[in-house]
Formats: sequence, structure tokens, C-alpha cells
Amino acid sequence: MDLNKDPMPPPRIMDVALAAGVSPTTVSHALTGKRPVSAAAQAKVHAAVRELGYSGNVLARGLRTQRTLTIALVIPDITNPFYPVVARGVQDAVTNFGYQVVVCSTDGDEAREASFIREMVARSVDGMILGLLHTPSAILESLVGRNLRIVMLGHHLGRELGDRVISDNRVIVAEATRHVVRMGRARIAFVGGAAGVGPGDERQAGYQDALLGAGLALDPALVVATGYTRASGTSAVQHLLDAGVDFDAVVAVNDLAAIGAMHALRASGRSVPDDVAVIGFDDIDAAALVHPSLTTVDNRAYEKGALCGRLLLERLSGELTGPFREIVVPGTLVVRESG
Amino acid sequence: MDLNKDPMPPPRIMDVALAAGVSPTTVSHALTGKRPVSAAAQAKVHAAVRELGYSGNVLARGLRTQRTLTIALVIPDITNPFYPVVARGVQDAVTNFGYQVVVCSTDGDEAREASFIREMVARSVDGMILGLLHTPSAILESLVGRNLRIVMLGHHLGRELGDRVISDNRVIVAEATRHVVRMGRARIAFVGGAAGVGPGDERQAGYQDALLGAGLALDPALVVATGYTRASGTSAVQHLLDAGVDFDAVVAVNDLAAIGAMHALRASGRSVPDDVAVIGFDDIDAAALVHPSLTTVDNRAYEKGALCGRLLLERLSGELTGPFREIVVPGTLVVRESG
DNA sequence: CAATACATGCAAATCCATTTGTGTGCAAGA
DNA sequence: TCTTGCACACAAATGGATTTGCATGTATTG
Repeated sequence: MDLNKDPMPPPRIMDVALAAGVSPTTVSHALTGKRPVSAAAQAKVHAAVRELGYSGNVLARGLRTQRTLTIALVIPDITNPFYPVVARGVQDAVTNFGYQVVVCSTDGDEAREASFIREMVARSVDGMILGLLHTPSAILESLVGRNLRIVMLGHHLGRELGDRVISDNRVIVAEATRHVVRMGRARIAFVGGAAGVGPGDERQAGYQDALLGAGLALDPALVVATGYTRASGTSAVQHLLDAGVDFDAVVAVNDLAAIGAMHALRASGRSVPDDVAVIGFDDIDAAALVHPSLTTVDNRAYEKGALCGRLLLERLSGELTGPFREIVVPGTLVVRESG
Repeated sequence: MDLNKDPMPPPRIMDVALAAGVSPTTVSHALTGKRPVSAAAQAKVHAAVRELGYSGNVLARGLRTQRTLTIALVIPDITNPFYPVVARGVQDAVTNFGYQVVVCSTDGDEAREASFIREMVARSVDGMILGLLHTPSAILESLVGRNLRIVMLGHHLGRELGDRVISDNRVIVAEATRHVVRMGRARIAFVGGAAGVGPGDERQAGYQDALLGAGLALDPALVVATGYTRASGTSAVQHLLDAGVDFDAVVAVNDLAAIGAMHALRASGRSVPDDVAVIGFDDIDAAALVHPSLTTVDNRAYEKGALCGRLLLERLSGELTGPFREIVVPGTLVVRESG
């Protein structure tokens, strides 16, 4: 019982040719349009294709044409609700043009980022949309000049490898922080992110800009870089509480961290926003659902994904040429109950 | 300026052979282990591989070997937080064995389910994990007997195509409904899902089992099948309210619908759970975060994904043979504030 | 020394669709 | 009638790795 024998292999181009009564060459021409084919032959070929359910072997086709109609989307964390929305934006932008999207979640791990990228190159993807947390290094350097289009998402570190779609992190976090200052808060913590990793640094800079602009002191004890997950927010606040740091507001690196922070605050008996205001970033679905609802920055996940997809397609089609573009998608402050 | 010329193509096996001073055949044997290779040659080959960053051409390899080390995960909705967790479970189960996961989100659209499956077959994936909402039809029939392993997730409709990992939907929803009955609720609505689509029917059956078991009447007006999204829950409750139906509890087909239902209830000035109790299904992250927190059923997303991945690998390796297995992953009721 | 085992190279087939060059038959137009 | 054009078949090359048969060379063993 050889389970690995294929009892009914998929139809090949030769099967279609036989069924249509034409040569394989004509089938190929009829399907690709590389040479004129009579209407009669067209009809016969398409009838045979439908009858047999022929769809061609993507491997063989890709090997020959050097195009796979596949793009890779590399993201830090598929369980962060921000990214599925991005993924949907990408998908919606490219599926109508026949492209497939392969999603790789790296857990923000640098080694995994590298290995996914390598893997996707080996798979001959036509392009990649890279939402990396780490600065592109040697791995990406080796891709420069490859026949491979790249769009960077939310990153403008490192060498220019392709078009970029980014947030105005610094500006908008500064605005969000000023919003908290206007509410009379003066001991404002910044929570989550990690030095040199992802957008945390820029957001922290925006936070600092706002404090300085308001004439408030920068207290290093108020900055706790723990990461980008819910647990990051929880542990950061716990750290602040354990250290006995006094604070009346928390600006979090993203919504997940903000929600984690709110949990830790509630667990310690503090009220949000009465005792401590909390601000997030991204405006994931859950931001509107938590209690109190989260004041945050709409990070336009869907638009960003769609924009990345469109940019990539335009590069692939040659429609867009010339120097790499950097598109800033501005965020907007969404004021809710938490701050 | 031909942007489509490749200034630096990826290394081929011949390049490695030249660099290592051996034949391409020996390189292949060294890397695949199909024939014994001396330690000296091994070392030279591996050194050359590292130096050149050779990883092989997946298309060519797959074409020859008929194996791509890729599996497809087809899910209804990537923005439903249940599924990213499943995806992570699958990934964690298979990446250590060299497999890649391609995630396809179908939006619960039957045509898209079919087209994704076809697309993945054309890509010669080694196996598929199918979380379908619709009953597998002709599309899948044509895959029976193909050299392709299938695991069905949360579905036991249609012909047996592979192993299955399912929930005890009916039993656990009945238990959840009895929980609401014990709280003294008697006018219990069932909200969301769609006839013949996904697990909705089974969950509704469990709801009815519990009502009948408790001697309560089944009022068709209390059942509103609208779908699986947050909007589905909102519109279903709105429909109940508009129709003037009296109810004091809502059992929703999943957490998203439950959260949508809570929104509609709050918007109408009703209190949860005082006026209306709400029960969800899945225990997505947001269930614990909404206010009031959602009583729901832990649907073990991660375990299910991991289980699907393991089953698929065991079939692919030949480790598991014989008749298809059906594994029921029992849910557990998680009582929180909403009901 | 003869015999066996083992490592390795070479050549060729294979996987399947695409693509190009060449040749053939049929038709319409000069 | 001769040309020109068109549709198509056929053959062969291409893409890159895997895999097998066969031959060679070296090393070990009886």
C-alpha cells in the first residue's frame, strides 16, 4: 500500500492538448497569448482546460518564466491584531492581479526574520513586503540588486532597499502625549518597545519631544522598554509599581502593551483614567472594546497594507520606476475614555 | 535601464560545485544524503554553501522531487483573532520539520475557498489544513486520491478526505446554555452563524438541546442567523430589538458575534448581564478584555492548530497510516461577567 | 596479488511549462 | 500562377535540482 503513489495525477499540458486535439505548443500559446491562436483553437483549448480542471504546474511555470506571481509578507506577530488587518489590505490589493500572498510571522525574532527572508528568496517570490522589527543587515544586503522588489513597512532604518510605507510615529506620539499633558498629567511613563527594535525608538522620541516642549523633566525611571506584546505592558507597569515610581499617565508603544498596562493598573487597584491615563497606538479592534475604551492613534492598518501591495505591484509591472518612494501615512489621535 | 535584469542571480548548484571543487552530483548527494559522501567532500561542500549563501531553487527541487515542504492553511477570516492563534499552533508544529505554512483567508466565501484550494494544489503543496465554512463539494472531490494529505479543521461535513480535528460544539454549547438557564434566564436568543455554513448549525443544535432539556419552548423568533463577524452580532440583536422580541440572554455563535451583540445591547440602553446575559464561543483574547468580560467557551485555538499540524506531518511521513482519525478537542466553559 | 568495498565523476533522464526557430498546408490577393 | 499571410505542428532549448547507471580510481581485505 504505497500511500505516496499518486493514483490520479493532475492533468498536464499534454493532456489538455490531446483532449483539445491540438499541440501542447498551441495550448501554451492559447493560454499565455504569446502567439496568435485562431478562435476555433482557443475555444477547444479552453473547453479542454475546463473539462480537465487544468491549472498548470506553478513550479514548472515559475522555473521557466522566473515569475511566481507570489509575494511574501513578513510581519512581526500574526497574533497582534494590527497585522491581520495589514495582511488583508495587502491581499485585497494584489489578488485581483493574480498574485498570492504568503504570510510569515517572525515573533520579532531577528534570526527568524532572516530565515524567512532567505526562505522566500529560495522560493522565488516576485516581491516582499517586510514589516521587520530589526534593522535589516547582511541578510538583506545580499538581496540588493537581486531581481526582487521590496517594500518596507513601518521602517526606515538601514539601507534603502525599496519603497517604504511608514507612520509619522514621532509626530503623532508627541501629539498624543501633549493630549495627556493638557489633561494635567505631569508624571508620564513610556512603556513597551525595545531599543533599536521596531518603531519603539521613534515613538519614545515623540514622547520625549512632547515632554520637553511642555517643560517637563525627562525621568529615565519612567521609561520601561519591555516589548510589543500585552505581557510587555503588564510587566512594564508592574516594574514601575514595584520600583515605587510615581506616575499618572502611561503612553504605551502600542495597543497591546496599553491593554496589558491597564490590566496591571487595575490589578493594583488603580483606576483608569482617574488615577492613571493610558494611551495606546494602532487602534486595533480591541481598543474600542476594552473598558475603559482606549485612547489611541489610528495607525491605518488596512490602508498601509493596501498601499504596500499597490507599490509592489507597480514596481513589478514597471509602471513605477525611478528612486524609491517613502510614503508617510499619518496617524490620527482617537480620544476615548482611557486618557 | 532594465530593472528586470538580474544583476546578481542567486548561486546555483554548479557554482557551489565549482567553489567546492567537486561535481554538482556530489554537492547534491552531500546535501540530500542520497549517497555516501566522504567527510572531506562534505566539509568542502558545506563551506562553499555557506560562503555563497546557497539555498537551492525550491521550484526546481519541488518539480523534481514532487515535494515542496509547504503546507497550506485555509481559514475563513484572518481578522477573527481565533485563527491567528490557530495559525501559530500550526506553524510551531511544523517549522521544526522544515515545512512552510501558507495562510489563505477566504472571508467565508465559498468561491474563494474553492479557488484557494485549487491554487494551492497547482502550487504542489504537500498537504492542506482546511478550516472551511462550507461543505466541501466538487472542488475537493477532485482531490480525493491525489498525492496530497488533508486535515479538516472544525468540520465533519461532506466526504471523508482526511483526518479531522473538531470541537464538541453541540455538547459544550448545550452546557453553556444550561449555565444561562441556571441563572434563571428563560427567553434565550441564539445569534449569528448561518444555516449550512460552518459550526453554526451544531452550536445552534446544542442551544436547542439545552432549552428542550430544561423544558423551555423553542421560539424561532429567538434565532437570528447573520454570520460570524462582530457586525453579525450587532445586526442580529438589532433585529431582535426592532422586532420587539423579548429576551433576557444571548448565546452567540462565537466571541466576535457576542461582542457585537453586547455593543448593540449597550447602545439600546440595556445592561449586560443584568438585563441580558451574553455567552460567546472561542475565548479569543478580547473576550477577557471587553466590559463586562465575556463568558465563553475556550475553543483551544493553539492546541487545535498544533494538532492539525502534527497529524498532517505524521501522514506525510508515513508514520500514521490507516483510516482517517477524528479527534475531538473538548471546549471548556469560561465563566466571566457577561453571563 | 586478487578481490571487494567505497568514494566520486560523468552523462543522461526526469520533473513540466514556456518559448523560439523552422517547416507545412491552406487561404486570400496580385 | 505566384506570392504573401496565417494558423499550427514539430522539435528543441530552457529553467535548476535530483537521481540513476555506469565507469573510474583508491583503499582495504583475504
